[in-house]
Amino acid sequence: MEWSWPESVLSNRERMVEELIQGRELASQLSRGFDNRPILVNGVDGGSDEGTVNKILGSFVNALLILNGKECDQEFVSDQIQGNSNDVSGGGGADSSSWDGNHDHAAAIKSEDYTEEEISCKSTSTFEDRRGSYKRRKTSHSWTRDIPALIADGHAWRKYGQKNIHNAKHPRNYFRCTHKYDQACKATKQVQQVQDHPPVFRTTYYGTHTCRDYPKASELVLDCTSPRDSSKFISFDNANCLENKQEHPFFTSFASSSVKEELIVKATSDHTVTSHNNHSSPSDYLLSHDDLMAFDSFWPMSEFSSSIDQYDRDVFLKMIAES
DNA sequence: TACATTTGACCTTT
DNA sequence: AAAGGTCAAATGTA
Repeated sequence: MEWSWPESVLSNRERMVEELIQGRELASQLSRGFDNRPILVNGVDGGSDEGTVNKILGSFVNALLILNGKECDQEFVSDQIQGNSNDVSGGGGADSSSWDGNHDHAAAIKSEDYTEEEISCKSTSTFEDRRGSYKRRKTSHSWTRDIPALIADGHAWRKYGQKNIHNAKHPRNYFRCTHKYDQACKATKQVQQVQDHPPVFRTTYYGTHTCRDYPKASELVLDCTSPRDSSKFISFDNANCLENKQEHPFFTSFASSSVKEELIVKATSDHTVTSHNNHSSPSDYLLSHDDLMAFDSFWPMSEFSSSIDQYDRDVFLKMIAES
């Protein structure tokens, strides 16, 4: 893949390099033997190895954010939310739409938009069986991603249905937020394999997450000293991942058709988080799927995401150190 | 035992 | 009527 450096990227290149250097330094410290020496992040004890891994990843991903210029480009996210994700710009082949060979699907996606109030109108006040009562999606936001493997978005999803779709080779899987009832979160998504070789999975998100993951010790808030960085949070909540039977954001393996084995990466599929920085909390994060794709492209290893199941944490760390 | 998944039925939209 | 989206009982899993 060829790299070009847009002007906006060049202006941030120095900061990006700093992030990369920090990540590399952390990796080097880890690779020197996990010898119980305190690992320092910006002069502060980095904590556990696991936490350090998160910080390393955070550094690299933060560099990617700078590379993509996301931190000052809210419209970038909005465009994706509007269903225009096939025209993602921003740096260095981070565009997941390169896998999208079905242009006619874009129109279909737009027609599936809906308002949150419309998503379900199941009656709770009548004993009449209202199963399946709902309003089909018509307006509002959806966001589609085509990815070569199942990359999770950091949210806990629960499968509630599967349908064979007309003229589709693979069934469509329906997911709702696990916190639909306890936190009234209305986010849903659909996942469907749209290509076999190589496998491409199309994930369409509907609605926004109103649920909250509670802060975990491993969360990372990067040291952002400049004012423009003040709103940037990245966290890799592996505690939450464990809670979902997954081990680590960047290291978890997954099977091609099993959602419970999705690679969990604490990233935004939720445009309310990325678009509105005024509600900052430790669980906030500003990493989109494009960033993950960018990470995939950036990482000096081909087909990182599609072959990540081969790499456990140690291997990954070793690669960081060697790089 | 609690939670997640499967799957056929039910319902709405087109 | 066909297709797609959701529900919920049955089943599986840890």
